Amino acid sequence: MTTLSQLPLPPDAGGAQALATTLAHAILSGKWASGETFPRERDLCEHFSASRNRVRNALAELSGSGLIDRTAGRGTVVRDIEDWHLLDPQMSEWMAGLEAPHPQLVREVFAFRLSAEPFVSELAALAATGQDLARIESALVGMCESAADPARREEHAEHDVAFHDAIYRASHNLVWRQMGLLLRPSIVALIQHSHHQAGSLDDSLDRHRQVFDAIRLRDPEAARDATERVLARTAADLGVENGARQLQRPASLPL
Amino acid sequence: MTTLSQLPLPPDAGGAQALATTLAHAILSGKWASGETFPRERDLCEHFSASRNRVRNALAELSGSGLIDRTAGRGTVVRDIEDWHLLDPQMSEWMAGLEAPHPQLVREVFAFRLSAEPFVSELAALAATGQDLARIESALVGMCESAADPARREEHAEHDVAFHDAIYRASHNLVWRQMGLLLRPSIVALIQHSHHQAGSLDDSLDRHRQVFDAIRLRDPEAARDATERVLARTAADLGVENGARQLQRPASLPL
DNA sequence: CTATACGAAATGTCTGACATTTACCGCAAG
DNA sequence: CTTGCGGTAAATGTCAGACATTTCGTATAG
Repeated sequence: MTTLSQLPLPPDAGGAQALATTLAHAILSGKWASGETFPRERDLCEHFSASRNRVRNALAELSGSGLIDRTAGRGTVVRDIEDWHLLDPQMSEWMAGLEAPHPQLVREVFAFRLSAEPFVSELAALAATGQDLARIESALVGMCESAADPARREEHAEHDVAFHDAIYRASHNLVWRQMGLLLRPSIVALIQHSHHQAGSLDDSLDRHRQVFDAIRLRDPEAARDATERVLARTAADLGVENGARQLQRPASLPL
Repeated sequence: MTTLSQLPLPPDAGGAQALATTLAHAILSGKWASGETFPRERDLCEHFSASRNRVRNALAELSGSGLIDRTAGRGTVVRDIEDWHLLDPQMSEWMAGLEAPHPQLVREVFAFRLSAEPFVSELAALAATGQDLARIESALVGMCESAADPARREEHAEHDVAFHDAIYRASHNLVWRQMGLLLRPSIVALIQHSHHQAGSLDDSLDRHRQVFDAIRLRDPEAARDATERVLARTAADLGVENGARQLQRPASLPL
């Protein structure tokens, strides 16, 4: 699979970050297998008609996200997917911008959400402030308003992301909060792949509202159950295997 | 708190990465408040007698981890702790290398472990392979062997990290697996701050062994309970407020 | 008092050269 | 035939200087 530098993508006019995005998308699309040697700086410079500086800065970003490993003398090799820094916000951005989402990554991220998000909702129900509730409600309203019009799917997706992210924020823990950034690629993939029949959408909105109500009423168990139902609906829309096994037993109350 | 460039740290002889570490430690130590302007490239070059290239590469790393925000014309400003990329492996490394751990971060990371790790153990009990079990057991043996000698505290800490990391890996989910990297700073802080009386250590080892046994026997509930007991012990050694309280009110900021 | 234009200051980019590390190949001794 | 040594090529890392671009403050004309 030694894809040559000609195949990947035509040149790019933006700054170093744009170049990094182009290269990252190529790697995430699986154009190079793990362990394979990446093109040399010189070739990249020529192919993209960019200065070595821009190329090096772009490669430094990829290296920082664990996509590649560079060592003087040996060259640049693509790292295994297990070494990628999935939690790097930059990575989430790249994944969300991908038109054909990486199937394994979507599965892994969704499996994570399936196991963790009900618990995050529990935390949110315990710790949410008035501001948090306002943020969640605002996102919910946005989802409802943009639900009817099929032309506003992207806007709907943004509100969907905002809804779940607001719940992560409401946990009032910096680590959980950071993880809210994982949502975007997962939800974007959902929007692009599901046909969102009207009935399914109404059902989804109703389940989201139940999550909000449970958090507002400070009922952790109800929040957990409602979140499980939202994710079950999402799993169905995504066509993912039913996560019943994973949903079966999230840790409920502390000792 | 506009700490001048002279105060922070004496020069550094290593590569760009070493310089980044020095600067990151300075920021993590709170030498600059959030929103404050960071020294200019020129000054850093002079102070560390480094080329602008090295300084720029180092600053690029800090920027990639969300510690600083650079914009042409305005300069470099330190970002708020809420914007730091806590899940970036680089960040964990920097935190672990800090001699005086950031108190809030230690609290937040531990609060996260307290809420998430019992659940991870459940997943591990369901998904662990023979290789996973071997890894966990190997770490456990290492902990026991290095427990007696107080001179091998660092080695003991490494085995401790390996033990918990192996459990995250055994969940067989890439996202959870990445999060195992958060353990190192937390455990290093534990080793440095607790006096580890002999009785406490024996108790800790026993609790770790119970976690291993539960996972080996594929008993999720037992694994969860045992992990909660390990973390309760850790909380006691760390001097953190009783874990139950944290589970109900994860972090700071009441309304 | 407002709006525009200029200029200082900071980061971003380009170019060319040199340093350092690594892998590969040939060669000679055992 | 194998082993050990050295040399060369290739790739990344670093340095140095100049220029481009963005931003903000300030002075000035209206």
